[in-house]
Amino acid sequence: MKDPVAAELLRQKGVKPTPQRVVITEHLLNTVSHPTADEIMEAVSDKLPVALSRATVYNTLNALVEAGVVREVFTEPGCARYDANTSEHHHFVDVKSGHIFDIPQELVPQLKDQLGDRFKVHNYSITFWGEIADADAS
Amino acid sequence: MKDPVAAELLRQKGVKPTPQRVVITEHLLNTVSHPTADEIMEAVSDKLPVALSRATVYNTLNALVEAGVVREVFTEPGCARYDANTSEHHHFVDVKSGHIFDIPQELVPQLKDQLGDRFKVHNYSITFWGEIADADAS
DNA sequence: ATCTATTCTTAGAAGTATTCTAAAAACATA
DNA sequence: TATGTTTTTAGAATACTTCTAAGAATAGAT
Ligand SMILES: [Mn+2]
Ligand SMILES: [Mn+2]
Ligand SMILES: [Zn+2]
Ligand SMILES: [Zn+2]
Repeated sequence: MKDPVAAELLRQKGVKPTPQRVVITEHLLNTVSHPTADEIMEAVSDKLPVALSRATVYNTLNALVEAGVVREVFTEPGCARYDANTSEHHHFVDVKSGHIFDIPQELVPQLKDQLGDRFKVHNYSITFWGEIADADAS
Repeated sequence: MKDPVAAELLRQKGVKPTPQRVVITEHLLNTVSHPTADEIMEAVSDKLPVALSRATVYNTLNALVEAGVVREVFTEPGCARYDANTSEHHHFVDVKSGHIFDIPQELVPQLKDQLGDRFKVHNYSITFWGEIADADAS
């Protein structure tokens, strides 16, 4: 099934929907796994008739972040992960499996105004590490 | 002034206080700036009679983290920062200057039990980005 | 349909942070 | 002192990301 939603989303956000960008965006829209650039490259390259370059993957991801189509998530040093869930939310890392779960903003108290008037908070992110009770949630 | 406190701390934590380790620990105890490995190397290498190797800096920092002498802090992709403040606390990054401030645990609500019983939280970290009111706080 | 300017993609090189390797030095113990 | 263990060292290797320079695709103007 072809999926016009990715191309449409890109257009809305002012990003020209090239095949490479569409296919990467599609992949992120259809996963909850917070993949790295490498994982995205791996997953996506055979959906294009031409060779896909590392540079294009990184260029595209940077463009998507810039345009607000996806979020960059940092749960570990060394590499960024990407997330098509752009709502305000936080992350839980299962230390056993490495799986990353979304924690909606509503589950944690609003922290913007906790710090007093010395610190003007633009945004913040919370990363939780721990174990998840029933492990069958990928 | 020589400072026996670093060596003593290392001994307490079960790390043999070699000159390299002492000098790196001393530097971290005497700064609030959350330096990177590179910045530590730069700051410390002329306090030793011998050449200091990158590998030793990284080995030492890993050993110190392992032993609980310092904390690793991730506020940006690409490189780790180090912090001799091992109390539970969080971080505020001034987006103008890049300076990183400690936010004591008491300033934010306890989040360990917010997530329901599905997620067993071992620990968590909050990073705030924003601007600081009076900028003269280094 | 061509021409032209701009944007996008490509392969590979370069850059940056960190770890690995193998050998030398320092240290501890007998 | 002899011996084994730990630590440090310089440089190579690795991992992730960005840069470079050239070609391909695209869009607009003629
Ligand atoms: Mn997410
Ligand atoms: Mn700190
Ligand atoms: Zn997310
Ligand atoms: Zn800190």
